[in-house]
Amino acid sequence: MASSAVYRYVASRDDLLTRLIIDAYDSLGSAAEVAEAAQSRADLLGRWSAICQAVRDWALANPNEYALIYGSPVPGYVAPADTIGPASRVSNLLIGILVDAAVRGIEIPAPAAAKLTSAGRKALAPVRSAVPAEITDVAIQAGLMLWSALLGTMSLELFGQFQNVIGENPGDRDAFFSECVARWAAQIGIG
Amino acid sequence: MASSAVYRYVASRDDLLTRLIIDAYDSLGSAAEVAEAAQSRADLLGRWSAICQAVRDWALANPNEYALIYGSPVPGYVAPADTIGPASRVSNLLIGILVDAAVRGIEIPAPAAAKLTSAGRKALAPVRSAVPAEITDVAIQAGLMLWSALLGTMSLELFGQFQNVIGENPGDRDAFFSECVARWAAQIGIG
DNA sequence: TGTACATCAGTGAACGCGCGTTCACTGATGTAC
DNA sequence: TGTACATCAGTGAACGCGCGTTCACTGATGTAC
Repeated sequence: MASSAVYRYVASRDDLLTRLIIDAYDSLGSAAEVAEAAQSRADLLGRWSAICQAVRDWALANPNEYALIYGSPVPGYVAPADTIGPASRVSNLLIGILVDAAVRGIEIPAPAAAKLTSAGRKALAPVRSAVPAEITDVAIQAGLMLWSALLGTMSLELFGQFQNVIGENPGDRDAFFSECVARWAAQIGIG
Repeated sequence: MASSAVYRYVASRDDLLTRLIIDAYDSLGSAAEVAEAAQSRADLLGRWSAICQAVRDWALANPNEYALIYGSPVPGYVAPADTIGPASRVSNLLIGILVDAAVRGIEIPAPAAAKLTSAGRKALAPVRSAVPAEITDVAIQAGLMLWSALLGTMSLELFGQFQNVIGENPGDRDAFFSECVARWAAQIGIG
C-alpha cells in the first residue's frame, strides 16, 4: 500500500495522529479492563495488580503506542476532545477500586492520609467533579499519585532510564515492578 | 548564524544531541544542587523539598530540555556513556538524603517498609553496587519509587495529562505538587 | 608600530532524503436491467 | 445470466519543505618579525 493511499481514510496527518492516539488509548484501556474484570470484585489488591500488570505488559508490547500517548507531545499537534474518553478508561478502573474501598470503609493509611492544605484541595476541583462523592479528597490525591507513579515507572523503564539501575536479567524488571505494585497498593490501604 | 555553522563545533547530529543532553542534565543537576545546598544539612525534609521544587521549576522553565532527557527517546539515537555522570547528579542528592536518614537511624515507615522478595532484592543489584552500604535494600526500593513518582508527575504535567484533572488557576499545579512532595517525604520517613 | 601571512568563525549554495499532500489514473468489485 | 456502467480502493508521479550534511568561500582576528 502506497503511503498516499492513507489519505482515502484520513483527512490529514493530524487526523491520522488522532486516530492512532485513540486506538492506542482504547487498546490499552481494553487490555486493562479485561485483566481487571477477570479478578473477583472483592479482591481489590488483585484488581489493582491486574491493572498495573496489564498496563506494563501492554506498554512493553507496544512501545511506540505508549510513547505516542504518554511520551513527549508531537510538536504542533493538539489533541482534540475525542481523545478524552478513551484516555480515561484505565484511570476509571482505578476510580472504581477507590470507590469500592471507600464503600467498604477502607481509609487511606498514614502517612498518605495527612490532611490536604486548602490550596491542595482546591487544585483537585476538576477531578473532584468527575469522581463519585464517596472518594475523599485525600483518596483522590493518593489516587493521582499512584497514577503518576505507575506511568512514571513505565516511562523510565521504556525510555531507557533504568540502565545501570535495575538489573537486565530476565525477571529483574518484572520483579522490581511487582514490588512497586505491592507498595502502591499499600499506599491506598488495599495491600 | 547559519545552521551549517554548527558543524564547526559538532561532528554530527548525534554528537549535537549528546551535547544538548549533557548540558540539559548538567543544567538540571546544578539547579537542584544549588537549591539543596541552600538548606541546612540537618533538615532532610527541607533538602528533599528543595530538590523537588528545583526539578519542577527547571522543567517548567525548560520544557524542551526536559523532553529531551526524560521524554520519548529520539529514534535512531543511542546515548553514549558520557551522559551517565551528568544524568545522575539529581539522584545523587536523593542518595545523600537517604544516607543521612539511615545514619540518623530513620527507617522507612510502613507500608513501604515491607520486606522485599528475593527476586525484588536481586533486581536492585546495579543500584545496590552504586550506593553506600548504609542504605538498606528497602530504602533503595523506596528511593527508586520516589524518583519515578517525581519524574512521572513532571511528565504528566508537562506532557498535558493534567488537563481536566488538576486545576489550571494560578497556584493549582504548584499546590498539587507541594502535596505530592510532602507525601513522598513521608514515604521515606522524613516528613 | 606596520606589514604579511595564517588561522579561524561563520556564510550560503548545493546535495539527497523523507514527510505531508495532491491528483490523475488503473483495475477490481458492485449494481442495474 | 450477460452486459454496461458506476463506484471504489489503491497506485505512483509530482509538489514544496525542512533536515542533516558538505564544501568552497569571505571577512575578521591573531601572530611573526
